[in-house]
Amino acid sequence: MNNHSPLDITLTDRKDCVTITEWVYEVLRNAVMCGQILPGRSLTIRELAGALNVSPMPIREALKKLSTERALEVRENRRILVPKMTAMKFNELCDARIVLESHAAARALPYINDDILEELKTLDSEIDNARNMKNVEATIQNNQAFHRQLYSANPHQVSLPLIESLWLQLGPFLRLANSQLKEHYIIDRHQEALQAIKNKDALSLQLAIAADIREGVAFAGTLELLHQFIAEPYIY
Amino acid sequence: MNNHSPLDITLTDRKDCVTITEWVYEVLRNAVMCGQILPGRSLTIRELAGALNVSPMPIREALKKLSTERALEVRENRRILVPKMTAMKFNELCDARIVLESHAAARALPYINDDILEELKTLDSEIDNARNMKNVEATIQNNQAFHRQLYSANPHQVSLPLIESLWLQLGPFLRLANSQLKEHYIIDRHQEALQAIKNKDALSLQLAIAADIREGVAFAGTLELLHQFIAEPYIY
DNA sequence: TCAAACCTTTTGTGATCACAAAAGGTTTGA
DNA sequence: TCAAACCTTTTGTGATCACAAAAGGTTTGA
Repeated sequence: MNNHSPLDITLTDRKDCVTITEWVYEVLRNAVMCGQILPGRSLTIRELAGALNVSPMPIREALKKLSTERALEVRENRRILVPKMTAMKFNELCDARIVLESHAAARALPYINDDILEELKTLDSEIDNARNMKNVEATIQNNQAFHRQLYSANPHQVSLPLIESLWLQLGPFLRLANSQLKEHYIIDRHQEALQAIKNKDALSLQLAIAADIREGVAFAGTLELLHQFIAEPYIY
Repeated sequence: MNNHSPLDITLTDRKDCVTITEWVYEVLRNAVMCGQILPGRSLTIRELAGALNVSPMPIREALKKLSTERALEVRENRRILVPKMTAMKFNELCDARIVLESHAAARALPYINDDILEELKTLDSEIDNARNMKNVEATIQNNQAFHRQLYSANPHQVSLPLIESLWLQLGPFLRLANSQLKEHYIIDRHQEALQAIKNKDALSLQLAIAADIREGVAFAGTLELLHQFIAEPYIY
């Protein structure tokens, strides 16, 4: 049974400035995102408290937060688990990302100055480096940083938390699918996006971001991968 | 000082089937949405525990949930308060609503059968009734129910939680602004939306929903109201 | 008069415990 | 053999307490 497989969660070390709850949140969020907790695996407060060597209290708060952000699912009987993916839900999440993120990009455009543009270029070359080193995790992290940097140029940003929730829901599945790929052909549309920013061309920027997302998740949309990972086949 | 004004929160009675935390969440959510807690007012766990006559524990969990949903804001010093509105943020929230909700409507369209259409018509006439009775609260509630019913026709719905977060952020301000109006001229675009649904016309549906939202919040966008309620002037 | 120093009160965080309900075994009985 | 009845263990919820840090007064001293 799935639920008795041992938990293997990466523990980072906690800085004194963050509360235990915040540290637990980061650790669990990372574990979900990196597929360390398989969908369908149910999580209990006491088991996690033991695994992270903290009292049940911070675990409780972190689990509640992740549930509110839809990274975890709370069942009717109050069990908490990593939600399973379905092909239709995958589709909905990708389309919601495209709509929200291209909107957020267009809304950020008027606020992008030369400093921010430089930072975006730096992040883009770091993505290329990570990709050349075949470092999948760093590629994903830097790619998220690029998008986050772009949207948060807008000082009145309200969409980013919603976008992060979508990333959190797609994350585990994308990484599981990614880990099955022998080759990573993925190229991005960041050059087009940067050009559109230079030209202050909102429509081109939206199209570049939409294409970037669509092509970035397309690899996971192949029938074989969907069948391999979706719904039931997660059982150990 | 704002923070010493007495709390006046409507207490509903709690059904045995819901946990205390869930009840507290509903009560506080409603209080925020109805403007019973003014923006800038800071909330403490012990004060609310006293006011709702429960232990601090359920208050803590409910406050955390509302903060994660952006209904409340957590400051650097860990104080929790109802966030203040700014003209720019108001604008961003409305535009995010338009983008997300017209998308959600179009995505729900293929799943709307005759039963759901009938329910939408019923809700629309209930909105008209409430409006004729000059019952502002019932009008808002039924209007939200209409939108929620429409979007959740899609069984793979992922946008609704994001949309509800936006409602939660706009809610207090819209109601405060509404309470200042002598006359409510507001008409909605629900008839157009219903017609578009009958015709299975996704684009018309999107346009109707977009117009419905834009016109529904326009009353609050007048300069006088913005100046009256935005940023600082909430002090008692 | 007024800021610095000090002290008291209030605060959120985290630990611990009790308890009812759910989950999960085991025994029973035909 | 197998489902019903029973019992044990595990679970999330909610209450309570301790404590360090923050907030908010008050006193001091020039």
